[in-house]
Amino acid sequence: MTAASSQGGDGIDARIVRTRNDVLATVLRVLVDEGREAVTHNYVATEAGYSRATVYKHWPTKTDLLREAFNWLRDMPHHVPTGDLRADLIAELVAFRAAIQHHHLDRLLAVLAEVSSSNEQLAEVRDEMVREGEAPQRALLATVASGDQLEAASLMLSGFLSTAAMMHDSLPSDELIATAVDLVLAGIARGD
Amino acid sequence: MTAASSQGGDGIDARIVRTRNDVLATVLRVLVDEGREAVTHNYVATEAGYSRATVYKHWPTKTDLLREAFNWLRDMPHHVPTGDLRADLIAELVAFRAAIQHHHLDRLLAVLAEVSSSNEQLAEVRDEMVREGEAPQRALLATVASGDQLEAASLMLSGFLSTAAMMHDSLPSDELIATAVDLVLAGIARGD
DNA sequence: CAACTTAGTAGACAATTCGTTCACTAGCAA
DNA sequence: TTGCTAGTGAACGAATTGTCTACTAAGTTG
Repeated sequence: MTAASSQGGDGIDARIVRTRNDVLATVLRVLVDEGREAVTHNYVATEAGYSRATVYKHWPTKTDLLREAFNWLRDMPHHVPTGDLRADLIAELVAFRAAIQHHHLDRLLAVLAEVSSSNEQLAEVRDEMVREGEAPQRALLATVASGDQLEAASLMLSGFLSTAAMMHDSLPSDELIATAVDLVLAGIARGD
Repeated sequence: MTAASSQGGDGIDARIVRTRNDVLATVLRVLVDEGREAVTHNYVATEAGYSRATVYKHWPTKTDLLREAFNWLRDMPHHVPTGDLRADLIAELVAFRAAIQHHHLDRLLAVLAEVSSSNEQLAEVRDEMVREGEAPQRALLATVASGDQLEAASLMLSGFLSTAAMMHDSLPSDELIATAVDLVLAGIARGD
């Protein structure tokens, strides 16, 4: 997860930054590799190379640990806009697919989906992540659709990839992604 | 969950049937109401009104407990076929929405998605449930599409509802469902 | 560089949970 | 009624959880 320890000098103790980055990155890694079960203060601490007490001090509850880990993840690079609608939508989905592939975003989303039904704070984090993730695609679709049509198209396109990844363990090919985009665009064009 | 204790008489001890139904139904209820965290032998046993030892005897590991609970869920009523493609697809999605609404199927699927990335046995259960759930819809779409188009259309329609429920906590209206179906059908019709 | 401040450590601790085992009770099948 | 076996409740050591302590080491500031 290439946690870059910042060069300090802001008056903020550099150790805090390092510890936060190390531990939160470890939380995400453990989530992805071993599932939510494995995310305990105990295990995360030893995996990250810190003592239990340190982790408890920073994040008293498991919810704190998960919430901050996901928020920490949100501060990550985003991607490209262009001019051509079809190409842009495809690029969006390809970027999403890349995030799934490289950061196992599908597993993280599955965890968020699961915990957010019984945890208000994590539901908020999920909402923000989902909103951010769908925004660019939605903006693109908004140039040709509105109302229920926009809503349906947006849900279908984002659902397309996440369902493939979370439920089928499959990553759609470039061709399949293009086909999905074409289906939706053709449908919009035809339905007025 | 309306667990009907079968009337025995097969030579099989009726207590086993009762216990299985009571406990597995409780597992699903706890999953839905309090999340996967809460599903421990301990808690499930007391909730179901049995002793810890009994639950441990029937299901030695937590995986056993979850696997059988989900399989037990699969033995449940299914729904209607008709003649008109558009109406049938809509009916399929409405039935799926009903399952989400009444059995909180979205939460159960979220749990399955989460655990199946680090548990082979539960991944199999998920695969079977997903396959069964998508089969009728897929069969309908297969009458007008094939190859990548069928694949994309199927993923988009099933992703549509599950994403709405799992990621947005929203249940699409009849109109929105109809719009989604129309988008896909129009797209297929136009794209050859 | 030196002094001050504070993050992180090791370890101990009671309280809880986990998984297993046991002799015992009670409900089912025949 | 008589076997048989599912379910009970209690006990247990082992492991985990959450908290707190005095101590060490690393950063920041002057």
